[in-house]
Amino acid sequence: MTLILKICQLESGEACVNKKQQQAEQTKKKIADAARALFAQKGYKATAIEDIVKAAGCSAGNIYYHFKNKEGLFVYLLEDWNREWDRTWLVKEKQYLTTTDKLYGMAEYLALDQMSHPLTKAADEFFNNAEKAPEVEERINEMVQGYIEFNRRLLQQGIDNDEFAIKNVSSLAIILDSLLLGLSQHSRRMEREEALEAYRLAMDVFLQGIARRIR
Amino acid sequence: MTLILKICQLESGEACVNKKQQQAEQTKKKIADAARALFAQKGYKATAIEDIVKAAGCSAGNIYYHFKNKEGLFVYLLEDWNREWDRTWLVKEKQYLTTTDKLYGMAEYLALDQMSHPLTKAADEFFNNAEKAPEVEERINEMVQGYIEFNRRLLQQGIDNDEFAIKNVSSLAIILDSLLLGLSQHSRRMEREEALEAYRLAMDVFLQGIARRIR
DNA sequence: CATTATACTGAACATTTATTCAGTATAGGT
DNA sequence: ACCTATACTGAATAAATGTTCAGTATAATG
Repeated sequence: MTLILKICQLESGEACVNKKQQQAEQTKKKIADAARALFAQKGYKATAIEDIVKAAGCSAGNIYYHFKNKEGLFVYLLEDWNREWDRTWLVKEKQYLTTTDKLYGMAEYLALDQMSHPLTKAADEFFNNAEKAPEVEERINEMVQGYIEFNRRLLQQGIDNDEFAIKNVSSLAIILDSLLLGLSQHSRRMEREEALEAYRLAMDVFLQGIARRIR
Repeated sequence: MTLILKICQLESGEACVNKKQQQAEQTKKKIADAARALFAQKGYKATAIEDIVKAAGCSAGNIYYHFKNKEGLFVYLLEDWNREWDRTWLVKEKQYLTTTDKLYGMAEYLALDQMSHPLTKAADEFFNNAEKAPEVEERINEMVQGYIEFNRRLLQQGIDNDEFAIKNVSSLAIILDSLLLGLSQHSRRMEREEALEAYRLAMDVFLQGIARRIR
């Protein structure tokens, strides 16, 4: 119960060289990985805790030791995904000069992420499922707000750079997200190249739709 | 077992003056109405057959007499909704002269239908749910194809009228559907006026995006 | 009136599955 | 060496719920 222990607990995970905690983090990751793969393959509802137990090679109780419940486990995976996305995007963003290019880049990245990232389908299932704890509902609302805010900033950049001539940035941020959200669902019925093409074209239309007119 | 009886059975419903069949149609409708209201209120999964039984005031077995199963009941409601939409749209369409106006009209109508029509949320839940019988999956694919085909024809009209200058009509039909699909999900978090405004703006952007350029 | 097909009942069934909890093992601290 | 908190076990629980089916009522039929 020393100060050092306290600090040690505050730092999440790998920084602390404690054999027990290290092992715990590892099994938590093992559970998360197994769960992610299964949710991706079978969907949220269709994946039973029992399935995760088998795949992760641990007990059911252990899952509930590391996560509050099934919902909590899924939300953890979503947040993990968001974190990863932010991190990768922050790097990728630098290679684009104009906001227009950023948007095209985002579309391309989303198309590929959507294809490669398995959780999208389960996420849509989860988002659209009515039975959620109020706190989870709230957390999802925050996530959605986050996506829109992300778009809003990007669009505002484009306005500041005189690339777009629009007024209602907030509304357009929602429209952009709608477009991408709908596309993510349709792209599930497409091949990789087809999806990529669809995302590009969608962005063409959107950008033309908000571009500076000549007159 | 006369010819008249056979014809009578072929005509669905009210045309036939048979007390028993009439009553049967009526209870089927009562079940459908109760189910629609409950699915709308609580979602697909969260609505138990038991709930429908109570609301419709009939037995569980009766539901399975009129519908194959829970999925079948829901698909019936979806198809009913589609039929109704087509019918209403066919009338409404006539008041618009240009394809552009038709699209605005569709957006407005969709925004209001989305708001007023309760099934949308449950439909999204159902569509995104992974556990579906293969035949149901197939039926859903057909529905989606139907929506896209609807868009495709509308866009083709616009091209024929020289309102738009686009080539890849099929792809744009998907993009339009994506936009509307995503919007339907976001509009659930909006007030009526806000949703209407969003749909209008979305159509502004889309139309500007595919409009004839000056050069 | 008798027969039959249709419409309907509702209790029982079968299965699935998230969650808990009493108990065990062990690493870390003292 | 002893103690304690942490990590983990896995069988039992408990509730939900879609679906069936043997049986009943009744309108149509001949």
